[in-house]
Amino acid sequence: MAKHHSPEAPAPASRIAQEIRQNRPFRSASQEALIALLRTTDRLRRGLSSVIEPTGITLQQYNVLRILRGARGEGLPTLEIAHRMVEETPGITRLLDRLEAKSLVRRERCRQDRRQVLCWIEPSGLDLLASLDGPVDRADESLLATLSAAEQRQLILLLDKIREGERHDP
Amino acid sequence: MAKHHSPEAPAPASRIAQEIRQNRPFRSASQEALIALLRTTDRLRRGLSSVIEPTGITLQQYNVLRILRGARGEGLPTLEIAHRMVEETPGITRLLDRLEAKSLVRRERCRQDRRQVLCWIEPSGLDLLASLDGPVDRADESLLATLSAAEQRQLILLLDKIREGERHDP
DNA sequence: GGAAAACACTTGACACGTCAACCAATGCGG
DNA sequence: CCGCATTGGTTGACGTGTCAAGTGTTTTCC
Repeated sequence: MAKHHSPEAPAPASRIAQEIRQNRPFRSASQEALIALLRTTDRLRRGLSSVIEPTGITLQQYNVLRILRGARGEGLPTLEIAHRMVEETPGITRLLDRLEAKSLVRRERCRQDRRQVLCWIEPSGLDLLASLDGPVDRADESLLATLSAAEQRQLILLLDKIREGERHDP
Repeated sequence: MAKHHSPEAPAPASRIAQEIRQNRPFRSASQEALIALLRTTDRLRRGLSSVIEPTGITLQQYNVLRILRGARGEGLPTLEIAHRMVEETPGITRLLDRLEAKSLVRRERCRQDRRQVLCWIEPSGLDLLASLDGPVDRADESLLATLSAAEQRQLILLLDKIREGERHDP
């Protein structure tokens, strides 16, 4: 026996399918999960950016500053920063150029190995980060507020598992 | 009684913390989940792009073509396409410009409402999509292959729940 | 110790994203 | 039926992302 209305809609149509007004079902659960990840993360990224960018830096620049603050006064080579970025960034040099232009970061060629350029965060960079700590924490929590603590842990584990699949074949 | 080695590492340090070589623990589970989402999705996005971009279109352009194919010959107004995109795109006009320049898409001003511009996918666009269907399906599955079907469903539900939190406050 | 490979960036060219301002067509209230 | 708000889209300016090729250093291995 049929469901209540609409003889046209056999499958209940997943939430994400409705959101992007897709008439046909997904070809696979993998595809639906991938699209849900892309869409959800895009939204979250914009949510975070809307907190960070009004201060005059981008999300990526913020990430660099956080990495340098984490180094606690130790200078980090350019590519080491690139390696630690949450999102990959081939444009790391120019990202640092812009941060240096704003005097949020200082760079110096390394004496021991003159190929490397070491980077430090400047006091004004630390100030900027300090002013963002509260707002960013609040944004993090509010963006994921619909998930319980247990669900957040579950999500983290699932994501870890996805990333496990990507080593081995370069 | 202490764990096996390293008197230095009190917390086990989450997987993502190791990946970005972060010495300090995350300030909250929300933050860790958010960073895991950003990092994981960035990797998946690049994985997908590496399948699509060699054909000469970007992931966003591919998304537009998929939307137009889904319309099955019906012309869609520009902003309707923007609305259906997986990732938000203010640059929809120029995206369509580039697709039109490659003759993958055709546009025409609507007669009933001359403000609107209707878009259709061209045969060469359909061919391009057809040639990508297999590779994209395979990429989808391989990128999420480490998750079981049940885990994929679980992930989709968690992501749906996150997006639920974002209506109401425009 | 000297050529060649590996490394750590840097640069140029170009596509793309983003925001605000703009324009034209339509709808709507008086 | 006339002004004014709304809708639908376009444009300019600018920052950023991305790839490939290039530069200067260090290491490696005869």
